[in-house]
Amino acid sequence: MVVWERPEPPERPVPAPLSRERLVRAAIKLADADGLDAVSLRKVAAALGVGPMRLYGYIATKEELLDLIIDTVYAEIRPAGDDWRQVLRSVAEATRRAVQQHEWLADLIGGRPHLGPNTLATGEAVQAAMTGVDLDVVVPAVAAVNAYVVGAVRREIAERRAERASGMDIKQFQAAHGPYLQRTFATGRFPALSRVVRDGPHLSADETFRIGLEFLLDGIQARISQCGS
Amino acid sequence: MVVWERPEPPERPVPAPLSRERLVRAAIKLADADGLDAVSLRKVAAALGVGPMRLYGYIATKEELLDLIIDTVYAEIRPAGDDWRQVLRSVAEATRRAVQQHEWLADLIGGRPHLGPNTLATGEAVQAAMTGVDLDVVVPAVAAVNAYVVGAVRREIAERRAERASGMDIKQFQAAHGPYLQRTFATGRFPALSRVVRDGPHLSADETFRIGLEFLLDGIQARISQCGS
DNA sequence: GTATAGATCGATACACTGTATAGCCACGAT
DNA sequence: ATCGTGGCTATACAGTGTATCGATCTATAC
Repeated sequence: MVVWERPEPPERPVPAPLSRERLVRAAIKLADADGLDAVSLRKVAAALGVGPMRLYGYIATKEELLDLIIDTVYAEIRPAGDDWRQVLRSVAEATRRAVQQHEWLADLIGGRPHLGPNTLATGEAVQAAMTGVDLDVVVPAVAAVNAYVVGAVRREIAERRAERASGMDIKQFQAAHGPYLQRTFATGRFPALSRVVRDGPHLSADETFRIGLEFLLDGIQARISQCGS
Repeated sequence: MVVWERPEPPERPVPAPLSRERLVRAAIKLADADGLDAVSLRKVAAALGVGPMRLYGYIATKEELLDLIIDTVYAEIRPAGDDWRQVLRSVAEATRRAVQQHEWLADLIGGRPHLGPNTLATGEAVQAAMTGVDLDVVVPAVAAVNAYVVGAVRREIAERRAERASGMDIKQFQAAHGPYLQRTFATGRFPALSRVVRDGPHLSADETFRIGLEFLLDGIQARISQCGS
C-alpha cells in the first residue's frame, strides 16, 4: 500500500547549522522579549527549530547558558576616557545602559563570578586605563564602583518593573502599591519617612544614579590625591 | 472484612495551629540550611506537616512568601550611632551581617521593591537619625549606600560560593576555576589584569567591603560639608 | 435534634521545568 | 556485508507553582 500524499514533516523554522553563538543569541532574544523566566531550554530549542536535548551538545547545563549570555552582553561594555575618573564613570554608565537594554541582566549581574572572555576583556581595559594610580587604591576602587553599579541597576530595574506592573500611568511611588502604603503612612508610624516622601527631592533614575556615582568617585579621588599623586 | 492492623497515618511533625509566622520561619530555616532552591511550597508544607495547598490560606503566591522572609530578616537590621556617618555605616554593616547569616538573601536583595513593615521601619530609623542633614543630600546618600551594599554583598556571597564549590581548601582566586584561568592568563591577552593579580593587594572580604564603604562615605561627607553644615 | 449553608481543607490534575537514559539511525572500518 | 560507534532525539522522571473540585467539618436556622 502506497501513500501517495505523505504528509510533509513539520517544517522546522531554520535547519541552519547550529552553533553556540546562535544558541546564545536565541536565548538573549527570548530574554529581551519576555524576561528571564521565558528562557527555558525547551523554548530556546523551539526557537531554533530543534529538540531540547540537542542543546546539550553545546552547553553542559542551563547555568552555563546563563553565563554565556551574560558574557555576551559584556561585549557592549567598554571603558572610555583618559583619566581614571572618566574610565570608571564610563564603564559604570555603559553597564547601566546594557542593563537598561537587557533588563534580565539585573537579575543575574553580580550573582555569580563573571569570568567569561568579554567580561575579562572589560576588566583588562579598565585596568589598562588605570595605570599611574596606586594598585592599592585601584583594586578596591574598581570593586567599589562595580558593587555600586550592581546595586543601583538592580534597584532601578526593580522600580521600573513595579511601576510597569502597577498600570503604566501611575508614576507616583506612593501610589505604586495602591492603598497599602497610603494606609501604612497614615498610621503615623513612619514620620521621618513620610517627611522624606513629602518634602524630599524627587530625583529621576538618571540623577540618582549619577549623584551616587559621583559620591563614590569623589571619595576615591580624595584617597588618590591624599596618597600622593 | 476488617483490617485489624490498620497502618498508622503518617505522623505529622506538629499539628500545632498554623500561622503566617510559622510558615515564614519554616521557609527561612529551609533556605538557611539548603539555599533558596530548597524553598519550594511543597517542602515548606512538608516541614510543617501539611499539604501544599494549605499554604495558600496564608499567602497568595510564592513571591509573597519570598517578600515575607526578606522583610523578616530586615527586622535584624537597625541603624545605630549618633552622627549620620555612624548611622549609614552601621546599617550597611548590619545588612552585610544579615546576608552572611542568610546567604540566600544575596539572591533576593535589591531584586524587588522591599516595602514590608520591618524594611520600612529600618528606613524610618535611618531617616530619623539623619535629621540635621539636608534632605537633598540625605536621599541620594541613603540610596547610594543601599546600592553599594547590595552589590557588595552579592559579589561577596558569589565569591564565597565559588570558593566553596571549588573544593573547600583552595583559597586562591586564580585556582578557583581550575586550569581555565591559568590558560587564559597564559595567553597574554590580559596583561594588566595579570599584573593586578600578581602585584595587587589581596584584600579580605572585610577590608574590601569597608574600604569601598569609606570611599562612599567620604564622598558624601565632602558634599555635606561643602553644602554648608 | 435535624437540616442546611458555608467555610475549610486536601487530593488530584495541569502545564511546565531541567536533565538522565536509552533507543534509533546513519556512517565508517574491517 | 557486518559490526561497532557516535551523534541525535523521543521518552521518562522527579520536581515546580498553582487551579479546581470534592469531601469534611462547623455553625446556624428551624
